[in-house]
Amino acid sequence: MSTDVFGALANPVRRRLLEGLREGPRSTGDLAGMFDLGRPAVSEHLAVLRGAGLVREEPRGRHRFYHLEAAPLAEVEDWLHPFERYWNRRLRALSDLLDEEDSR
Amino acid sequence: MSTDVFGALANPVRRRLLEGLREGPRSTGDLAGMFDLGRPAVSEHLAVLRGAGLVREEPRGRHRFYHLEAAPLAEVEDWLHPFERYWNRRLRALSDLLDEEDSR
DNA sequence: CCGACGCGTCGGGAAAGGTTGACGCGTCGG
DNA sequence: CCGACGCGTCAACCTTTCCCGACGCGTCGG
Repeated sequence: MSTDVFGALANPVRRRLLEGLREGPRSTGDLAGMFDLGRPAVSEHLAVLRGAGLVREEPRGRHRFYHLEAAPLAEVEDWLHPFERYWNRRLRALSDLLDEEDSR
Repeated sequence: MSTDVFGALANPVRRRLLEGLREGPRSTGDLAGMFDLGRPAVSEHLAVLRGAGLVREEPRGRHRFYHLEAAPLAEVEDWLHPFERYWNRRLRALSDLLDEEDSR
């Protein structure tokens, strides 16, 4: 298991897979229909997402449904947060406020 | 220019480089001192960051200073935002903070 | 019970990424 | 003017990633 969330998000196919799963659970073949990709390729991308904890699988009959598991994305959010003040004036005020809160 | 921000962030060395640049501009050799890496490796990581627009270079004498350019990180933030409602943690913290502010 | 279906996984080949040593270029100090 | 310094870049190598065809396994329908 790699648990490398940033690495999992580096691939555009995997990002689109997560976007598709936002609307609800889907089967592998259903997801594969979204791309010009073979089913094995999609299956392996899903394995990477599973390794990063971004997806949970639910076998049902001969299908296998994948569910979005967004919690690990918090790691990305946490990493991103200290940078927010450098590109968004509006968020900068909030960022400063949070700093003020933390140091109280 | 690759402009692939997600790909640029996939490497832990590049993430640490950005973290280091948050504190101010630094020279290549200075940044290389932060890692067990040769200077060429760091130089090429910086080239990737430059390709993604995450870094701006300022030649000064025989040094070359790199500045953080956080604007492209907004793309990551924008992609991440629709997922926030699925893990809620930070959203809840912000909500709590706003409530506290209102009642002051 | 048997063939079709939906899967994951494995082996291999192509492509991309990471690191290194060697080189060349501009810059500074003596 | 010359040697040392700080850089970027290149060729080469190794590793990783990405994709496919082929296979095997469990499941469903007739």
